[in-house]
Amino acid sequence: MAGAPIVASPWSRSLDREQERAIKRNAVLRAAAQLFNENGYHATSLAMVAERLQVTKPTLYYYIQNKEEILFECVRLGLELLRSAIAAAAASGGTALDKLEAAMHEYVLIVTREFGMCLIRVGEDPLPPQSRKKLRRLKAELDHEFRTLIEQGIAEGSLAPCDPKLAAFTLAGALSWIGRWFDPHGPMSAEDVARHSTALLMNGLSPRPTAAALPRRRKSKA
Amino acid sequence: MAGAPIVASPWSRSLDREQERAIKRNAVLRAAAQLFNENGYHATSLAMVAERLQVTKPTLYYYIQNKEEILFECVRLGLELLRSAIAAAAASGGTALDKLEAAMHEYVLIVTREFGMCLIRVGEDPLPPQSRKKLRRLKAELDHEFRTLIEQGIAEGSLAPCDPKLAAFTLAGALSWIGRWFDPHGPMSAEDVARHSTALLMNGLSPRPTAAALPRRRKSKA
DNA sequence: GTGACTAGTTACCAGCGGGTAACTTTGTTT
DNA sequence: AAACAAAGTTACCCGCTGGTAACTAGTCAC
Repeated sequence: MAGAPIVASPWSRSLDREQERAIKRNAVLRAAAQLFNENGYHATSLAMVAERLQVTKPTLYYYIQNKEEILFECVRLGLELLRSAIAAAAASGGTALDKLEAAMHEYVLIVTREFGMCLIRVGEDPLPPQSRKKLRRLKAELDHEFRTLIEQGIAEGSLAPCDPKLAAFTLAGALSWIGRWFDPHGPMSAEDVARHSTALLMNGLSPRPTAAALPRRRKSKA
Repeated sequence: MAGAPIVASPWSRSLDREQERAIKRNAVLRAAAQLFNENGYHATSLAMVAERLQVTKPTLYYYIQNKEEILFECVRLGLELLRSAIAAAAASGGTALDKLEAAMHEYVLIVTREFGMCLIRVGEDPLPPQSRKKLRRLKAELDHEFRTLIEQGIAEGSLAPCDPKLAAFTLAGALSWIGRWFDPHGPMSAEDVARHSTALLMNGLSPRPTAAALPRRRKSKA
């Protein structure tokens, strides 16, 4: 919460102390996220989280305020990961189509990891309205970046014209759903899934008449 | 549970009695599904379900065994609706692509209604392993029908070649996710969403070089 | 060493939600 | 009208879980 102390205060806490505390707090969040993903939010008790960390329940309260804060942080982290990944993709080179493809790829990698998965599988639903609002704001930002990318692509001609809003929803939906069934211990790697899914969404189901023959990535306008 | 009585037994119950009972039971399931969709399974108490129906909690137990049975039935009904819709689409005429498009359209209409939505938003996760197994079987059947449709399309040439398994997952995922954000009271109708989404998934994001000029639905092989 | 703070423990409480027992009311059949 | 079953109600119990109070062992600065 409080920023780094500007002057050495008489209560200056050693840096590694705070660091270690942050690490442990993160471990609490990760363990909780995993259990939420396995059992759902309400079916996961704090005792279970504590057990997985080999500590007792009240210990958790040393690092977090209450159960809701845990979920809030997990979802927030998931959203933050997605947002920065998309922003990074948007800042990279190439056509909007290339950027979008990169963003989608990263999207899959994130929703197959604990925090991203928690965002997908649990979401902000169990939280009180106030917290939900904050998270919805983040979601809206994310959606906006995604949509902007699509709009650019259409304007640029590297993407087929479509309703950007619905396209963003559908696309994000297809990728998000992966977080529902993906099993890290399963046969397919997240990379594999990412490659196949993005390719399918890019090309669609119906066959492309001359897809193999045409050179891709040629700007038709611009 | 017991089938209709074959001969009139001394305890023969009037037909409309049983019918009315079935209707009320269904009302319980519908009300519960709606609340599950709004609040989640664990956050929904049976008292809330009872309140929405203007009865008291123990009354519910007259129609159902326990809370788990409610969810089980909701999910089962959702799956059943999907399965029959896909089967119907598969039995209709046209190319496999046409059938698939019809199936996808119906899919959206179902996951935007209460039981389908419950299947998507809640799922079988909160249920005990035994119940989950039964539902997973249903899910597997559904996936199989979907996948078969895709395989046929590829063989037929009306669909672009791709990994049928992953394609079925990605496709179903994109459509399922609609059930997560769709609001029946929102601006878009389920029909609208269905049309746009299926179109996008069919055609993909990247522009089709001569999409407008080429006649669609021409078998390239077969 | 000694005081002060950190990190963690044991023991406990309160409220809620699923589920049940036993009673009352409604309505149908003979 | 009598008898009986169906449909629903009130009142209750119990286990679980989030959360807290109060205590203890380690650790750091001086």
